[in-house]
Amino acid sequence: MKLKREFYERDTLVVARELLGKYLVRESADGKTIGKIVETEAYIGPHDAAAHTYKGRRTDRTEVAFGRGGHAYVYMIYGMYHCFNIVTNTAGKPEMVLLRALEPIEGLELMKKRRGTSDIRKLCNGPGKLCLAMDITRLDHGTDLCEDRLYLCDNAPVPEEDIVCTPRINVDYAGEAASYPWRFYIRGNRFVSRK
DNA sequence: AAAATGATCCTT
DNA sequence: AGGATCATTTTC
Repeated sequence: MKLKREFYERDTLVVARELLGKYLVRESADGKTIGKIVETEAYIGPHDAAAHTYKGRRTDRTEVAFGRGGHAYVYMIYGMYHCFNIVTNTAGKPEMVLLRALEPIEGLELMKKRRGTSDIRKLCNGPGKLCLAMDITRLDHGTDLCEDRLYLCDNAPVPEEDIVCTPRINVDYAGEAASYPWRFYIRGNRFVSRK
């Protein structure tokens, strides 16, 4: 069952937790790939020094974050990789959730081909890696996840006691915000990017 | 096991 | 100018 707009247009920390265990589905010309979300990070708008939209900064890039929830926010990092975020909360609240790792579920051969490795653990255990495996590029920036090429499917919620909560990765530049416990992952899952 | 390095280009 | 990364190589 495809997740609808109402799922995304809620409190970002709630969405970041509930995204764990859900399926990310990619339909592309060369085939279908599916991954289960096992690691997320919340980036919460104007008051989060780690967020692109800190202090409400509006540029061509951040504009989609100010729109309605349920859209893709994709940007390039270090000239070579992409990071995939899901815009959350309602229009005017520039908040999002970064997907950091997936557990490969379907289309493994296609993922291996795109990634150039056959080590299943390493296919999607990092934000840049999962974008390569799922063929997510900046062309997907702004895509509505309520449509058919890139979307999420419901799945049983992960029990509260199986959700681990830590500070976010690589945001040491963000001062006090660097210690906010806004990273979530599934306890014991083998596909999490790092413990 | 951890740390250093280089690839490489969009955004400001 | 510099960065929400990755793979490979180098060092303890």
